Amino acid sequence: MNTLGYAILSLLNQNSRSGYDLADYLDSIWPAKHSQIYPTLAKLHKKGLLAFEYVEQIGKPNKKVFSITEKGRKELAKWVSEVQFSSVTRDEFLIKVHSIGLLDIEKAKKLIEERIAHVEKSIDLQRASASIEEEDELDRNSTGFAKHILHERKIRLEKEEISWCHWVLDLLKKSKPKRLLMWLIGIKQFDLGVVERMLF
Amino acid sequence: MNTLGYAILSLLNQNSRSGYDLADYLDSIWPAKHSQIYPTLAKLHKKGLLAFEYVEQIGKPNKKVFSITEKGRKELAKWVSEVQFSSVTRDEFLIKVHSIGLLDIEKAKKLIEERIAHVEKSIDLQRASASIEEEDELDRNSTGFAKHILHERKIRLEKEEISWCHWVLDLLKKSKPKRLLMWLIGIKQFDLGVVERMLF
DNA sequence: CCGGGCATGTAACGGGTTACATGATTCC
DNA sequence: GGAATCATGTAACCCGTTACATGCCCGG
Repeated sequence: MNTLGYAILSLLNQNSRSGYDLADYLDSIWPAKHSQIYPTLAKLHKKGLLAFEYVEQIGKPNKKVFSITEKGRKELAKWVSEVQFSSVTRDEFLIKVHSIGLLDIEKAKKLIEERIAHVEKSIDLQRASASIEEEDELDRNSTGFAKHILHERKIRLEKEEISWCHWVLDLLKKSKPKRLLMWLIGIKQFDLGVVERMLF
Repeated sequence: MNTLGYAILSLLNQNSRSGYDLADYLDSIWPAKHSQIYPTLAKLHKKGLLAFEYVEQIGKPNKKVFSITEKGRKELAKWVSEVQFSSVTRDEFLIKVHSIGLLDIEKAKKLIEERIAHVEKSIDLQRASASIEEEDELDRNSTGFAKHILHERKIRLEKEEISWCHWVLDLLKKSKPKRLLMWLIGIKQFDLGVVERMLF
């Protein structure tokens, strides 16, 4: 069984859902597209780990709503209690930061500033979906608990990333006067206009 | 050109290295195995983005040391200044946290504590490799600058993750007395030994 | 009337992992 | 003597993305 299978079981353990719905919820724990979700659901169903029923809708296409079976819950519980977890992050931004020296200061700043905008957008999106959950009312076994702590994790990491971005922007600003100094030493005679442009 | 190609160019832009060495350095920006690195190097070489020379070693197998070409540097610079970056994280831990309700308190704690151990190990490993880099001496264009800020980013995020883990452990401890209370209400008569075990 | 959302799927392709192959040296 | 590190590569396979296919409803 592959990891996506467990991610799906994990979501269906909280709530019965259609394959179409799963895609949205999966984003927070194990992103996947429909084209991967549907075949995986079929495979899990064949193994008896989940059941489904057709639900008719008005004004919308009918859907197949999947629920986890007792067998599925056991399989999931077994996997969750196993130790060990693999984790991979692949972020093009890191490569660009690694080569930030190739950019002039304006472009370097832009790179970081766009990252800030990007992460802030993600925080806003999450706030919208998280809504009202009352934190201290949540028991560990309630369905809301896990969502709540995962949400908190994401927000914390994203805020830390933003704070790091500002730290980098500060370093970039500091490096400016230093360059100016080097340049002054090099030429000895200078033009005030050029100096101003390098400082601001 | 795929992203791994740019990651490799980015590393070779700082330092000429063999394919074998690249694997270690790639981990921090775009993890890849040898089996993927060697064919990619060949492809980049065919495009004229990098050159190589054979270096004989004593007591070790000979190696092919790759360096970036002027064409490669231009190609990389172009890509780095393009906006937009895709980023994916797939972490089995998140799925397990999502299903934390299936675990009893001991196992739930163990899950989080093992995460702490895992992240702390990673921090230690990094400290070892980062060594002495004097932070305020680094100019933006120096090769050390990018490494330095990427290192700082990783450390910050990992520390934040650990602090989140402790926050979760606290919540788990708090939820214990609540469960005890529910249980007491349920049975009305109780055994002090059981109460103690649930509290500590 | 056309684009987007809802809904379910299949097919082709590319990226990434695991396994295989080889071979020298060093350390336990 | 066997495992671990250095070193380069190929082949098979699995996972994930993009594109294709279909169809109905709704809002601009």
